[in-house]
Amino acid sequence: MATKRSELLIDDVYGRLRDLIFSNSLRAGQKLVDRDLAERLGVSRTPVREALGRLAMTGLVEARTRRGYYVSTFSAQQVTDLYEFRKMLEVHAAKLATKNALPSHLHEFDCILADLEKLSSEPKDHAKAVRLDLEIHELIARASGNASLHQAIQNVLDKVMCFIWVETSNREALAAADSQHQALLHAIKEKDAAGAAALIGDHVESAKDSLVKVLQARDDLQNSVLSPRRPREGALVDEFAI
Amino acid sequence: MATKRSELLIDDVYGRLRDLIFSNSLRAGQKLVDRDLAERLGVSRTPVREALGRLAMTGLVEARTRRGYYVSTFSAQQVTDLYEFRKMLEVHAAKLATKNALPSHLHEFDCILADLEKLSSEPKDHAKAVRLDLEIHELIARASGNASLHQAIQNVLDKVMCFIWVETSNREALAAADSQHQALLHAIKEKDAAGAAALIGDHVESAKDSLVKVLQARDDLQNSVLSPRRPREGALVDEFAI
DNA sequence: GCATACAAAGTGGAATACCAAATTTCATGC
DNA sequence: GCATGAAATTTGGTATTCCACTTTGTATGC
Repeated sequence: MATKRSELLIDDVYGRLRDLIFSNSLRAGQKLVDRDLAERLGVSRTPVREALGRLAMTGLVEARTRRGYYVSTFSAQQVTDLYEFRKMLEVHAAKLATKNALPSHLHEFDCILADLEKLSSEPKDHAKAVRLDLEIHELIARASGNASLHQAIQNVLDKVMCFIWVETSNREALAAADSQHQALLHAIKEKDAAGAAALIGDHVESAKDSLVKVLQARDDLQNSVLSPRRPREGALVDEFAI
Repeated sequence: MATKRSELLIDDVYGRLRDLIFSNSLRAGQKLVDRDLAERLGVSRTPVREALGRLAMTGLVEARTRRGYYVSTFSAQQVTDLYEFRKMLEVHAAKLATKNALPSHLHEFDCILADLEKLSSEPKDHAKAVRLDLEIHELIARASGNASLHQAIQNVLDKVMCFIWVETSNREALAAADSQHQALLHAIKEKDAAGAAALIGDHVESAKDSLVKVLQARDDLQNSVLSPRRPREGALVDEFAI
């Protein structure tokens, strides 16, 4: 396999698999057979296995000893836990950011605010909106000045990405998020810790509520309808295109 | 290599390397050469490399692209960040535990309280005291009822273990921690959320303070004395026994 | 006809072999 | 004598091979 000189093959495979999970090309619960993935990605089994092992550490895939790897499925309860945890982290980060944000961070805030303006006038670019959303939360985490907190938020956002297609599926929610983000960034810039905390808390909370509602509906549907005619394991494997 | 039937070699190697780092047998900053480690551990390079990759994800070792793996060194600032983050997590967990602890958790609390009693009467068993300390924090995290929070605390404790030998080096501090732990467990049992939060917050805070003081002293010493006669890279490698 | 056992195939896990890149050392030229 | 370049060695990264476990299917016996 031709390595791309600068990037490590393992990291590349790791990223590609992660993105396939994010995009739902690799479906929740699906078995991941290293030989198949290796062939599809055009690499050998080694980097695939290492990437799977690392993805298992993040919780994105589940490793069953000597029984293979599976794309993780998240129950409504797990998602609730995740978002409550996320709320705790981000509220704390927002408070810290009002105190600790450096001038360079404030400059980044301004850039993002400008991007938000631009985006709201443009015909909606979905992918760009998602990217900007993520950047905002990442920036606040970074501006908190606490490296451990920053890292933890990144990890959480990596899981949240699995559900981003739900969160951003309807236009109104996306527009609401936009204005919430703008208010949030202004609160941090003006050192309004309490305000920023409340805003980001509500932001995450509302995201959780709408998401859990969708997931609960999905779970109910699967329990009542899909379960009886459940397809064979691995039957979905050839559906995903790389 | 003779696999032990039940455990995976990678997990075994991962655990062994982690413990070697905890015990300071693999020193901070030391280069980790997969071939050497493989030979010393009696396994091939494959599980060692995967274990190193995973350890890099946790932050216990640092991966420099195409330049090898090194045992992570933590600056006083990083440790400060880590312990402030830990404080936030554990304070939250303690509050949640007062609300959400199940009867089975409460029973575990009682068992641990009994162990604490027994330990204080026994001639001090250092290793046992450390294990019990860890169990307490792990139990509180678990009793919080939030799986994401639990996982995050486990991750943090894994890093904290790197410094446990400092925290538990003097007897008075250890005895103080014991009584703090007892008070904490009682507060949680009696559903005193505010009290539990204050106790665990102070507990982590004091641990941080004493630790950072030691690390600062270490850093000063290294900058003034050790630096000029810095040993060659890898010179320490053969000092660790497995 | 159902259950259990045995066999075979497929898949997961580890080791070895191979390849590429980076750093260090040695030699030559300025 | 110092600097620069080339070659060799070290070492990191990937692929292939080998082995063991698990699972599934078929056959036989109850």
